[in-house]
Amino acid sequence: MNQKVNSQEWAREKIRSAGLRATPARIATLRVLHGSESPLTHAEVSDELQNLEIDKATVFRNLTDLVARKVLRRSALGDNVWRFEVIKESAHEHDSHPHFICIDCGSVSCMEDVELKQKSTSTSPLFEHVT
Amino acid sequence: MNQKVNSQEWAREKIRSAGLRATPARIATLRVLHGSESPLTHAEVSDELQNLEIDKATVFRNLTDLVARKVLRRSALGDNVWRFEVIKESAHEHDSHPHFICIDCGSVSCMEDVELKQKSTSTSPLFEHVT
DNA sequence: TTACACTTGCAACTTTATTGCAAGTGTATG
DNA sequence: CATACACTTGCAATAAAGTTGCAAGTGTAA
Repeated sequence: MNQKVNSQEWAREKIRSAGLRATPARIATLRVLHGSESPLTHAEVSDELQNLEIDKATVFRNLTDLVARKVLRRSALGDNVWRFEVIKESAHEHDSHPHFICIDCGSVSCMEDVELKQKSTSTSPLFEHVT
Repeated sequence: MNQKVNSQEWAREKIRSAGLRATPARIATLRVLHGSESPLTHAEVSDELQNLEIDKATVFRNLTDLVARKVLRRSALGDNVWRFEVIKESAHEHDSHPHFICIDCGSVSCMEDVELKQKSTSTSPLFEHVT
């Protein structure tokens, strides 16, 4: 119960300090993602929220809004479905990390301790295309 | 013209040796991708083929079939649209390489000379999830 | 307590991708 | 080179992910 209140308050504060109104739909959405170990799709978030009867368009818009305000990160993991996760405000300067998705069951894992190494010495304009 | 015949024959041979029938739709599809410097979406391939009046479902199925037979590779580049490219049978053992997509214009580039370095020494089951 | 900009629910719509089925066509075989 | 038949195709319907317009509802600054 205390845990629940903390989560609720944490979410409210997070949303408000991002410059958004702390509506029940937003708080619930953020709490779901905060309680998840891995990124969730819009559909998965909606499922968790089904008992609250929040419209899918609302969930989509809130996820998008929270991404725009840097509360969430939206990732494409190779199966052409967006996944969302809370951006950690950890000691690491950049929280960005690779994700792995099981080609059998679809489960997603985060891999924090990996680096992408650039071996090429090219100065080609390709680099301007990095997202 | 000679070039055209070569491309035609190359495509036919490629398809046949993959165990598929060399139909006009497949030959045309493979030639489009063979002539492209970067991976193309299904829509882009279809556009190139519009004067041949090949149904989009046929293009989808042929792209999928050619991927299954390892003639093409299907990649997800972060904008949730599949892209297809011919798998090169080059000296490099694995032809897999990163792609960059311009967040402004959507153009895609291939970056062949890059490696993904694994820094972690973890033996966690996460590795079983690598696609 | 209130006004009003911000949110939501609903429904319609777009895009990407998939599937069933009858008609059509490569190609191995004779 | 004629033919049968499994493989392909075209068409249309369908699914899933994501977007948008608008009227009604609500959080919050004052």
